[in-house]
Amino acid sequence: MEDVARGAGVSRALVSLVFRDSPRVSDRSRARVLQVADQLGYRPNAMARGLASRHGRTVGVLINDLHNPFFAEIVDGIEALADALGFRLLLGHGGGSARELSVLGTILEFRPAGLVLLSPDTPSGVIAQQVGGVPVVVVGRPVRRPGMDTVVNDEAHGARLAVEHLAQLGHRRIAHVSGGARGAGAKQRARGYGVAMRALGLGADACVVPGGFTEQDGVEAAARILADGEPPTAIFAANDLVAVGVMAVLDDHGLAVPGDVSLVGYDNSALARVRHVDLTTVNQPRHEMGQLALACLLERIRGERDRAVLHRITPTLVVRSSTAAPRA
Amino acid sequence: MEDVARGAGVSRALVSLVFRDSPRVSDRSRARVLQVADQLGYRPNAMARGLASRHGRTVGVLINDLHNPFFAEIVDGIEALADALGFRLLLGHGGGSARELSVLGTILEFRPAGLVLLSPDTPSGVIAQQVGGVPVVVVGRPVRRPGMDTVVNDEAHGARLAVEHLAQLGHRRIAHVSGGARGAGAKQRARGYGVAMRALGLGADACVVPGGFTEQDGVEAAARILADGEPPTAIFAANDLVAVGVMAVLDDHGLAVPGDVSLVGYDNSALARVRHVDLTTVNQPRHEMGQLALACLLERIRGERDRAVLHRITPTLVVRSSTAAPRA
DNA sequence: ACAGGGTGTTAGAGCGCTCTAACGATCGTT
DNA sequence: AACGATCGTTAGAGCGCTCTAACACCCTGT
Repeated sequence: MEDVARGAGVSRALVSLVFRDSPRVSDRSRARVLQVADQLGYRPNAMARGLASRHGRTVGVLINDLHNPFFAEIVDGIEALADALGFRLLLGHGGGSARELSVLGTILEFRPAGLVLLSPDTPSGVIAQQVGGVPVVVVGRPVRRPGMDTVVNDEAHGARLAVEHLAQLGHRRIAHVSGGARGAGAKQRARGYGVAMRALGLGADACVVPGGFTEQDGVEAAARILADGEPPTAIFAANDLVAVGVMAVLDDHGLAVPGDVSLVGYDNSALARVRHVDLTTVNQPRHEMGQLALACLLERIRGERDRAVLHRITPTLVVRSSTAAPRA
Repeated sequence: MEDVARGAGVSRALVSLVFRDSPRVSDRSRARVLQVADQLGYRPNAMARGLASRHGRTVGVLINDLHNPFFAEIVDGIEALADALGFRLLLGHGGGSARELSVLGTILEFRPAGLVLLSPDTPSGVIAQQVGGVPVVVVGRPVRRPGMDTVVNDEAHGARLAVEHLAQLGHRRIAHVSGGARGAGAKQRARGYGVAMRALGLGADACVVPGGFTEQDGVEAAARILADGEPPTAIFAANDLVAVGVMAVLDDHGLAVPGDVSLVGYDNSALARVRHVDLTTVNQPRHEMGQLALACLLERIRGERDRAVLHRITPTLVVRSSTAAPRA
């Protein structure tokens, strides 16, 4: 920095002002400083900058599982807004709750202005204790805790979209393969399914098969459904992977999708878009979720808001070729 | 830190030594310092630490595409080694070459000790200029440049494995849907296919259909293959996604896999493992690639090596149910 | 010609840590 | 008992930046 200042014939402080985009610098000085900096290959040191400045322009993002492209799209949304606002992101990868906590610690050592946690495994109490006073937004898991905001998908609404779509096609016996007891949003989806079925007067036909979030869970659930006598005409699966598992078993039993059984997934993952699968599914606007999460975090960082908020994003239904009217 | 020192009745410098895991601290002092630190919720400031110390223990990782789970597994490998060696990772997400360069800049502002670039889009010349003297390892793209090491998959070997497997089953007319002209490794795979076919005396039967790396590319290539009269008895696709596209078209034409046509993919992606797909495919040991990349970077950081190296990882074949002997 | 309000620039004191060099204490050795 | 060697500890000078407060400078209006 000293060198740049000398090269441009100005003081160190002015160089600093230029790199902070201060409006109080004349165009001529700015241009000269930038030119000399470029020529000398000078690049500000984020460490020193972070140390000296009180307001960090860095936000930490903890991704639960890098393997799940679901999170990638949320990160896209966060990035889009961060880029626009001049914030830098520090990405961390959890993967197992023990590691998650240590990665959280690492991010915190960089003193971020705030934290976005994508579906964290760690209990919110532990997180709250770790982060101290740093603002936190949790995405994908409802957390009721002062000082933590939340962005979640309206799972019940998503389930209702699926059920109503199937009912509209004429299905009455619609089964649900649930995401199990622990999966994020699984319970809410199952509950939403139940509510929607009753609201349509199909409460008597409702049937929840316990499952999980893996393909194998779908396979096992489907096997159980087919073993139980007359199969339903439609199945709403807890997510796309489960739906694919169900689809495989139906195929093995000579049941066509959607000819014999209609199938709806959840997540609108890349898998659902595969030509061979082409699954009707509930789409969560992930990009929007990411943007909202960061926007929400910034409100708190700027001290514009103090009470915790819970944003519930409304999902949409993507109709593909795995659903049709039931066989007459 | 001052407070911790006071609380433990020692000097600031000793607290620093404790947090740097120095062996020159008595167990008694260490225990007391750690206890007081924990009690006060003290956490070292990575900024200040990075500023003051010359040898950063931070490594930057630039991920080309967060949506591609392929990279996630490489990151897993990097993380495993980094954790073991006490290095922290700074993850960045490219996504489009313009953004990639700016993200690279952001990471560099944190003055990492080294950089791992996963399949960067940016030309190596530009990268070299940006990073200055920071050691770099490029994964997934062969780069010949002093100061940059490379970890790549042995694409030619992978292609040979696929072809030999099919030939061993009795196939002779084996077509290849290539990954196009621009895709990473596409040309090497196509060349490897050609070499393997000739080596097996099947040079006359070799047939490369131009494609790409998307499902749609597979669909189009398959359509072209089927339009050209007698179809081959086996198809080796540039990657799994392409294979799935091919599979869909074969299915549409009433051709069974592997009954009528055997199919081999490349990457051993999650898609290949889907029950319904169950694709024979070439597996790149991604975890190992990540570990090797970091190990290689550390050699250079430590100054143990100066000349550039190129590590070529040997892939393996994962046989599933998309390949079988041709119909007699 | 001079006050008054910008505008553009600067000196200098930290930010929280690491690291060098040096120190006092304890030990085994002669 | 005196000696150097080793161990545990400490003071104090930076690391490269930001930021406050003050300062020079150039207008404009009277």
